[in-house]
Amino acid sequence: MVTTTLKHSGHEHPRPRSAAVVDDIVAQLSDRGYRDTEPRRLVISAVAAQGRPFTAEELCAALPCVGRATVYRGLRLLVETDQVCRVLLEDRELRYQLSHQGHHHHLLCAVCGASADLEGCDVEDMLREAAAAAGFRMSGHWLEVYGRCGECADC
Amino acid sequence: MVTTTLKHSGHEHPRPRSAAVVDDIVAQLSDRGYRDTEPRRLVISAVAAQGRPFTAEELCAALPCVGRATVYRGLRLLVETDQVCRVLLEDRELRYQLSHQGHHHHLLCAVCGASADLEGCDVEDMLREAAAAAGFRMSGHWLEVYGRCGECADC
DNA sequence: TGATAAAATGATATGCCATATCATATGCAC
DNA sequence: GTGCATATGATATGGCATATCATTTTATCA
Repeated sequence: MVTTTLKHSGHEHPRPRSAAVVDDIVAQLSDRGYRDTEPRRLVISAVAAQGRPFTAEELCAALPCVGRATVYRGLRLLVETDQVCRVLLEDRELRYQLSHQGHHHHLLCAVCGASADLEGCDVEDMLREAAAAAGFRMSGHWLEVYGRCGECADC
Repeated sequence: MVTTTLKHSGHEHPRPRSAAVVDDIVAQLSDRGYRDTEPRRLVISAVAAQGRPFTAEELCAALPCVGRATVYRGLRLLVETDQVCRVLLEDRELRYQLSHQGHHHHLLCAVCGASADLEGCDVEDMLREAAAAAGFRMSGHWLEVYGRCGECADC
């Protein structure tokens, strides 16, 4: 089934019950043997509070009481456990955002920085076939789509 | 028309008449007002001599007589004039290779580093539509496909 | 051909981003 | 509570790419 639901992560009011989001992520990390620590909760909480894709540096700035190394480690841990996904801007700047589960791609607004998940677009099979035609067995891919979101269409 | 021609840039014998390739690129740069200099020719020549996607550092190592800044500037100039394109590996390492004109995507072998152009695969329209469905007007995208080439299928 | 202005070069400095180091602190199982 | 593995954080390190700027080179025009 193909859904067309929009999941903007910009232009929105603060996510409700972010404390619950934090608890949920901490619980998942705990299941994997990672400890529940104060700095780590602060990192997760700050990640959940971001309205749109953010950089590691922005997160450090938002968490002056947490060491840089801890912020970077926390971010890496969240990516490795699929809680957070990485997005690449056109200038190759690396940003992060809370993941909406499963493999997907991102639509990134070049003006306001908002992102939306690209839905109803299954490039996987197409790429796999084209790769096979060239004698390759595809194992993965990286795809980012850039443009302007509805709110930035005319600015 | 969709062509299925394969353009491997790895696993091959040295490109013939590379001097002609260099002359051609120098001529194109000249048309745009860029001067014909010795260091720049050396950079172009080294680029043309690479059998597969290479890093800027590799190019610097291959050109000990050319200053690092000049190598980086030359590379940037070639990218800006579409003579060379950039490819991104899975670990985000940036590499370069001679461009085969026009917009296209790359198939990258995770084992030997060879690349092939992805042909007969038109994701453009598909992405544009999916973006429109999310209220975005697409302006560009970044796509890299990873896998194993025929020669590395069983190693 | 020779003078001239603009462009290019290259040694080096700088800056950014991310990780490595390692002594100290903390969480958690018992 | 105790002990130990994990986590933290101040700082050092390292890679990559660009900035700086005095010097050299190119291309043009007299």
